[in-house]
Amino acid sequence: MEEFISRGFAATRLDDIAKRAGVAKGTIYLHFKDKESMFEELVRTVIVPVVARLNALPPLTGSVRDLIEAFATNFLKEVIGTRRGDLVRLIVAEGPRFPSVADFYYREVVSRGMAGMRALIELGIARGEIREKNLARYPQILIAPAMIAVIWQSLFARHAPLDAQDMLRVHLDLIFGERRTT
Amino acid sequence: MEEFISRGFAATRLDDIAKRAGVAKGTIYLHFKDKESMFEELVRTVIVPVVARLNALPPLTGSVRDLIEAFATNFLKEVIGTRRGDLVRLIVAEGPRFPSVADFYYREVVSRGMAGMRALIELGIARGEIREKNLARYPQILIAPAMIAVIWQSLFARHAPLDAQDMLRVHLDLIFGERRTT
Amino acid sequence: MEEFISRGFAATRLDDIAKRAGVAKGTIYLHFKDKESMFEELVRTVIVPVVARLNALPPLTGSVRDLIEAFATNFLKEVIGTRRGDLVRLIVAEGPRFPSVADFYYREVVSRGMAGMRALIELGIARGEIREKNLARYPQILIAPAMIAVIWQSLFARHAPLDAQDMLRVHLDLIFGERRTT
Amino acid sequence: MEEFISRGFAATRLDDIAKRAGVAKGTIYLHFKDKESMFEELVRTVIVPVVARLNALPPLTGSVRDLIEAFATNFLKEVIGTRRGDLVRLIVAEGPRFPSVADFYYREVVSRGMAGMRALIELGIARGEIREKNLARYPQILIAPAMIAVIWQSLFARHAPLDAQDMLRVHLDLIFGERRTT
DNA sequence: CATGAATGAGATTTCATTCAT
DNA sequence: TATGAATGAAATCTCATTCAT
Repeated sequence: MEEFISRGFAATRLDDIAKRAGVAKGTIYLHFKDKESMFEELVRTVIVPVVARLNALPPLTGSVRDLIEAFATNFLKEVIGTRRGDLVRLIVAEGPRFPSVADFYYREVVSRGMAGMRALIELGIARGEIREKNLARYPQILIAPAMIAVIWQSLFARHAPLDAQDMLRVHLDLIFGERRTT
Repeated sequence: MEEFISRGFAATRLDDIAKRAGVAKGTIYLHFKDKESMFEELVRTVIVPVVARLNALPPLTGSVRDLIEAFATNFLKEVIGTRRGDLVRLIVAEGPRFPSVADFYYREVVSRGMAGMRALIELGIARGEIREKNLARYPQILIAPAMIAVIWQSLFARHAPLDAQDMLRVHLDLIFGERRTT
Repeated sequence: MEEFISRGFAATRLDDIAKRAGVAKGTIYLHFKDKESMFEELVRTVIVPVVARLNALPPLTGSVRDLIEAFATNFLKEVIGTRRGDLVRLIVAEGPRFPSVADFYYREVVSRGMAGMRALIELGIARGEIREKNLARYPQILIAPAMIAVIWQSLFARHAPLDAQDMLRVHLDLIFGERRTT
Repeated sequence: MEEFISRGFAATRLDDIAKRAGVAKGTIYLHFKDKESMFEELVRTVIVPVVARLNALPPLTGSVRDLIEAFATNFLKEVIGTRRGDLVRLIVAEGPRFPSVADFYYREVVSRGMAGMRALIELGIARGEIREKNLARYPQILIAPAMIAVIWQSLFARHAPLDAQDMLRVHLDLIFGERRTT
């Protein structure tokens, strides 16, 4: 997976994969039909724990903002600027040529994540924490800056470092209204 | 460029490029040193008019919101779901392996676009149209949903079509406050 | 090697080498980095047994002239007009473009051969067989006609056949003085 | 010609020839049928003045040894270690693949040079300067060290510089007997 | 006569895939 | 199950040659 992430599908050589896996090239074909299905299966395998993580949502205690902030903090630590973040970029890059990968990712991660976010947003609206009622129709708006942060880190970090944590906080201020304390 | 956009750098064959360009394979090498520099130069060439467009900003008449809305409408028509949108995805995909492309894109498009957005945001804050003062520090937040829309269209549109126009309007409502009339 | 010898480095095609070796073109690259290093390694490989032969010098019995004559006879049979002779021509031809090949040939064959010849010449001088004392400084003079014979055979033999054996005998007469019997 | 000399026939590009000649590539084809005949004609052109030089022999005054020594001195200055020397190497290198070149060189230079040398040797024998009567049968022996010097300079000079002048003097001593005064 | 853009055959090299061991 | 040598199709790139201007 590391190889696919850092080179993309087409530029990755089975030679390198085999070397890194510590097996002979021929051995790969005992486990995978060909390069394409290896790629698809690997992406799936890597995505599964992400899904598991999403399902193990923390209990709804405290304000919606606190919940989302906790989520963002976790995202910052575990995704942005990490291998996992590059996986997102990989899917963006190869998606159009591997529809089954994009489909899988949509079904398992995107749609679930969006449903969860929508539920949170609706709760926030119901509790009066969020004023903009239409937001529930577009959870993408809530997630967008986080995704941009992921992409930014791998493309532009060298030229213009981005304080993702601060940016996400401002974004939440925009949605929930500015905090008194902090 | 069409070939690179639809297949990515590594999977694009010079054969196909030559065929589509209506020249012989050897002819390519009269214009470009090799495949890599052809890719870099092509991306540059395609980006230049975008830059020109950014520089030809419309005059500042009317409210900031109107201006940004006009901008968004234009973006919707000319980028999202078009070849130009796929170019963005191409840069996201190949950027890490072509730092010079990412650099160029950052320098010519991203940094300028961000500077322009920042100026607009500051104007909006000064005029009292925008309440969240910290937004000026992160113009990315303003742009993020538009970028997400671009990516969404090429990856998930089939499964979950996205009304990008409506989403951007909600996003602006979030920033500027909801409009009385719409 | 046959291919390189008969066509020279640049004009030799890997296709032909593969065909003659009875392997596929790709197989070559399992053994050699590229065409250049294949050439260099092959030349080296072919030269090694020559070196071995030089090291296995016959014992010093009889006159120095007899020794050198035996050597010349062997050279006539095994080098002049044979593939081995063409190897010498190949090195002359490609040497300037493959310094490592010329270096190797100098180190392994030329310098050793010269040292051996010098020792023989000094012995000949000490024993009074050779009158020209300065010859020990230039063993090249002793070897020159043999080299010329090698080159002559591959360039001019068709137009003017050369009795190399007779020529070498005359050359030795020049150095050792004419023989009574013959 | 410079290009052919320094790279050999196959490795020389018409691009480079055109550039050095200060003309466009296409122009070459107004003067030569193709690369092969250009090579052949060029070699011929370069050889012609050499032939002219050989024909303009100096008058036979003084001893044969003096004559040959004068010739050797000239050869040292004008051939060994110069572009002209590399031409010899070029012919050695490409001769087998360009029989017409080898033929021409044999007919115009080698056979004439040999005839001239033979005449000199016979004169030397007649005058009692040269003892070895059979030498007249093999003028190659007289020339061999000079040719070796040419080849040596381009292949091994870096590792083992050769005092060609001194070597040729020793060679003449061998043939004419050592000189009283030097 | 000269140009130089264009050609396309052919060269080297890579690499996913196979298969005897 | 694992190997790794071998394959050969295909990719990139070169360069002698042509031809409209």
